[in-house]
Amino acid sequence: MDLYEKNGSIILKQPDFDLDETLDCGQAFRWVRTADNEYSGAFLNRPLVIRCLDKSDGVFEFCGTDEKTFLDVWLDYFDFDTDYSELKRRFSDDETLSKACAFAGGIRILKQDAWEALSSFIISQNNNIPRIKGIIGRLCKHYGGYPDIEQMKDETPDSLGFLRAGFRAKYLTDAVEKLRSGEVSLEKARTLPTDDARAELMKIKGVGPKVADCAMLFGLYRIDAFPKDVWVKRVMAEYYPNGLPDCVKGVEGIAQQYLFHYIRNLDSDKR
DNA sequence: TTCCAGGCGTATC
DNA sequence: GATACGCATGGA
Repeated sequence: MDLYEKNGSIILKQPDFDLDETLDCGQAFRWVRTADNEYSGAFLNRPLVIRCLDKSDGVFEFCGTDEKTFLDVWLDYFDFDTDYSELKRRFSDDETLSKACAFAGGIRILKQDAWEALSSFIISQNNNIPRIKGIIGRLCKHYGGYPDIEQMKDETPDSLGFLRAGFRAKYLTDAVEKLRSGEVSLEKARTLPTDDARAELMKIKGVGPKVADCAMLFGLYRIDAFPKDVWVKRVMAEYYPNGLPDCVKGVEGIAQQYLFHYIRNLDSDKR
């Protein structure tokens, strides 16, 4: 790992990483672009400002972080243990994926908190990304950070009205109830076979196959999960009518994120 | 005004 | 199991 500590920050060299492509590609909704080449965000309410110092060489500054915190927290969160160059070489066997990787080779999968990912993607359904960010922003502002299920235990669909989440509010309270009671377990879903894990999450109202797959991919790092949203369905219909190529076997979720970002920006500008 | 957004629950066949 | 429709909200 090519990193060192400087003035109370960590400097890391990592060519397979781009801030816009990773932090603003629709997998996480709490990172805010605070300047050119700078984002502010948090993981488990531990704040971080991250800055790109040299875009062509891929040099990044993790502000206000010591080496221990970086190795304990951020290394894992940004999936720096995984060799994305190797993954992209694998994907280059496939023409469409090859183009997608060339288009945005700095995408990485963020290992988010399981509850944050699950609840974020409950909110995401039949919704657009700017509005998803708005709802989650109001949630975090209200609680002074992303709330855990205990903090939300007394919420009702009505009390969550301030979110302006519409029909999704009742899904959030159902998730809080079932996770608190143990009727649904994120820890179980972490280790269950993929199909069983999906079924476990789908016991929650408002969690269907797509939201479950997103929660597994982004919250449980189940990278074999392949969420099929409207955009990915378009990719499948247009480029993969006979299914995914063999080169993505076992890492379908990572391929999914390259494809999602590619097709979304191919059609039109970001929304 | 109408349509759509990182879908899903429900009714109906 | 497949298909049709409604759903809260807000931007285009």
